[in-house]
Amino acid sequence: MTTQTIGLRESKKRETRQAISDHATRLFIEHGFDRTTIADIAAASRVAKMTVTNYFPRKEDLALDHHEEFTAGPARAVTARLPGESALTALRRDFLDAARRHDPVIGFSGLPFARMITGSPTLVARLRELHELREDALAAVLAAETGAAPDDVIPRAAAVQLVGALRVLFREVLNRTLDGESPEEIAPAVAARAVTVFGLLEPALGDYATRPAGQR
Amino acid sequence: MTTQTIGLRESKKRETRQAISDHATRLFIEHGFDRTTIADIAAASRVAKMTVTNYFPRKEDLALDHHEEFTAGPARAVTARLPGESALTALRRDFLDAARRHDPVIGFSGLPFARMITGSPTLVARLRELHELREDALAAVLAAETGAAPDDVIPRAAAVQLVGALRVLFREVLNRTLDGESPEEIAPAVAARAVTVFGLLEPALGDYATRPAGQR
DNA sequence: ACCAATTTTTAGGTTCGACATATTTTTTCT
DNA sequence: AGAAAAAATATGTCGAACCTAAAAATTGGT
Repeated sequence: MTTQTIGLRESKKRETRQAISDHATRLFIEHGFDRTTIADIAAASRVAKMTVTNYFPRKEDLALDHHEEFTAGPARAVTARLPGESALTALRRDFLDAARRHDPVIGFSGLPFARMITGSPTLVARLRELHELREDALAAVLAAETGAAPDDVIPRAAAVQLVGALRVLFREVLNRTLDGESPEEIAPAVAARAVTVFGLLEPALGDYATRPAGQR
Repeated sequence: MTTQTIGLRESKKRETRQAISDHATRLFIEHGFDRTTIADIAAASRVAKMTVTNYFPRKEDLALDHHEEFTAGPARAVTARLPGESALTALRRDFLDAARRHDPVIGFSGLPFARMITGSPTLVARLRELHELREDALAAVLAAETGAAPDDVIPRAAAVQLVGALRVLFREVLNRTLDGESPEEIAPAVAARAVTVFGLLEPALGDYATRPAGQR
């Protein structure tokens, strides 16, 4: 059991954090993000306002938690690409897998959650920021993997295009979710679009950052 | 004289607006965006706080005014493309012209202004939003010009890639400005990068949305 | 099992942007 | 000149973000 190894304090912290996050998500979905105040969340969680703020410095963090996975995902997919596989191929494969899984990380979040996000300018802005952080992380990995010069613009341009593709597809999943489509309908449709959109980048980036066949 | 045709009321409004904007820009550059309050700006402009808010609904608008030109620029450049010219070619030409002009619209804003923007998370976020509005406008124009089906993902994907290129180049200009480079140094360097970055998109979008030679 | 040190949580307050409403001042048009 | 329209003002509310000091809980050492 993890509780034994991590200690009572740590385990209580996790419970408190989770409880706050759960109450927040419930209230956001019930009443909307902007109409729910930190004080409401604190009251529902039976803690002080400052405790909420301590765990989640910004209100947006309460709705879009687990952003590490989101922002670092594409960079990790590229780092873990197979021998002989390019960055583009790895990201496409990663995306198509996620589509099959109906993974929230590519936009499968359910209708209420999708409504909550798109209904709040604050959350839309935060989502934009997260996409940019993805770009930064991917650009850094691409620069490292290709041994690009520090002032080379190509890794950044490639990252912008690749994350751009993911962003277009994310938007597609979100819009279809808002239109009431089920994950089972959305997944194959968005997979087809992924092939189209990544196909568009193929001539430019088809063999960019390809891992040598025998490496590692 | 314009004052005669537009009337005293309109002319006073413009003066008031300009005065507020000028005081705001001065204070932002002097003390930083986040450390300057609306009350400071109102006091310096000798108007009520609400007057500032009436002219500039959000504080960011005081620093990033004239955003219409920025957001609609690429869409207009494509609409005005020459016969036989593709969207990509028109945007590249437009950018290279702007580089020669040291146009603020591609990032030439001067060191103090560049510092003001990058030093404020609020302004950086607003800039992200403006880039997205650019994308939306360009995607709409591309869809219209190519007669794409309503659910076609290509116009959006193309817009993301093209505006992505502009965004990379904007960032480049801003970073070099922050490094103390002069516009005369930056312009040729960023022009070369523009050729590189747009060249990357050439194989995919080289003839996308090309205006028929004899049209209009 | 207790004590001291550390960490978490709490209480209370301040600042500021955003927003609402009613009132006063200024401009326009007849 | 006077009525109508519009702009600017005064005032107040709300909520997020931030700060500080104090209280409560947990830890590790004895």
